Amino acid sequence: MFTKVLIAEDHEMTSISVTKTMRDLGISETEYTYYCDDALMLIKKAIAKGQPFDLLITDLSFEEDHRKQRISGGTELIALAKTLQADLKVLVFSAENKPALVDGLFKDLGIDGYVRKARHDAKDLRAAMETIFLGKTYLSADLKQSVKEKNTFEFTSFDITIISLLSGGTLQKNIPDYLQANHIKPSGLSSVEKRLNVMKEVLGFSKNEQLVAYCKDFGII
Amino acid sequence: MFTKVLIAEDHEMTSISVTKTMRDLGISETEYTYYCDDALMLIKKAIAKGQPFDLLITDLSFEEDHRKQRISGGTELIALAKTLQADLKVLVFSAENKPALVDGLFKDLGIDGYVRKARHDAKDLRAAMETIFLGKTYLSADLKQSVKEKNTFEFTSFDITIISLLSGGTLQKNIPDYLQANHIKPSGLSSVEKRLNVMKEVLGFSKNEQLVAYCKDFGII
DNA sequence: TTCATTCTTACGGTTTCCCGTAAGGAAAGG
DNA sequence: CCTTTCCTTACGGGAAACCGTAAGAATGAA
Repeated sequence: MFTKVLIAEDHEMTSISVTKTMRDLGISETEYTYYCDDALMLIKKAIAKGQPFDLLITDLSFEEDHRKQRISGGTELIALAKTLQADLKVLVFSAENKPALVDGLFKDLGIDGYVRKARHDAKDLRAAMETIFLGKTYLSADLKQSVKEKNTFEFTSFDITIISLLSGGTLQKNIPDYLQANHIKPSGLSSVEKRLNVMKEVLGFSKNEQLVAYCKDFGII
Repeated sequence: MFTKVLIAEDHEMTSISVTKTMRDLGISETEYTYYCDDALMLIKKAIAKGQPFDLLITDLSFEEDHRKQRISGGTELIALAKTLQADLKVLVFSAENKPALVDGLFKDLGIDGYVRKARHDAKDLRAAMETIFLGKTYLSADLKQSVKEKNTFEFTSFDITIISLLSGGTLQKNIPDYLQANHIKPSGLSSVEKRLNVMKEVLGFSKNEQLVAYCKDFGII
């Protein structure tokens, strides 16, 4: 099993339980922190001492408080940690239930496991630790389902830009201005309209409001 | 301190920590359950045995799984529990961060405390237990703030109906048909338009897409 | 009852959105 | 070099949404 684990989790309650789980698994060196900035610092120090962490367990969303943080959340923390220590195993422990988001974590950040805070999360966490230790990746059972049955449609960054602008209040007819200002091509109004039509047709929608609701539900925007 | 406490919480991890907190507080008789139906049954049994619970600590949202439940969530559980045992103290322990909702719990259900799952929730929970035991009510510090600084618009059920229809793909001009069919008044198109305008103005929005995104973000729809 | 206030609805003009068609442009292949 | 194809863009008619106005209905008070 892993010997040196770092836990980044802002909820005191959750942190207590995770720590207990580590103890149950016989992991002696467990450090934990409530802030992303501290987590990165601990990773740095551990590397400097020649005793890097084997595993990082982190939440995704960290709440703001009086202590101003440079790192905004788990996603950014993982990216930065990987630049310092490419072989660091990462296990995300979060309540997020958005397949698209979790997919992105595996694909873009190369995380090793995702356990959702849910009914059987303690068992899940233990199983994840064991699976990851064997060099495999782990995904909570409940999330596997939804990833499988997820929609085939792939949103391009262009799509996401359009929908973000709409949900931000930009008039459809003004979107070309924004696209040109940011050197995004294509930038014609017809191209925007066409892309919106494609998305709506694939997903069986008729209105932009539906698209926005859908993207919010699946964490696309 | 309380002697007999019931915990209703579906997340294994959280349940572990809450149980530990109870032990730290020296509460010997702690029962816990993962389902609302079970919780109500335990309350019933305890009353029947002449040894009712002093305190119920419950989450609000319980996830569905293979076990079908009659009681849908914490709110309903509390209401039913109070009919069985009016003097039962209730402490809600949830991640919900909506002042309006929490307000309603205190006012309509007469709960005694609300602790939000957040950074210092373990400390909060302990403080809440002590405060409630003294016969006072408890509200997490962080929520007190947001209650004060709340600029949250109060969505009526009419508002929510409209936005739900829009995000479901209904054409704005067809909404009156739905309203009439369901005997919702007012039902005129102008009333729908007016209401949408009010919402958008209050929140500083200009487009329906923004409203949908906002309502999704805050769990209103 | 009568009057006043408020809420609801109906109507028209303007803007935006929707959708089909066709023209312009770039890349690939012959 | 030209042609084909695909992508992008421009344009225009019609539908929907937006917005102000005014008429009509409901509520409450004198």
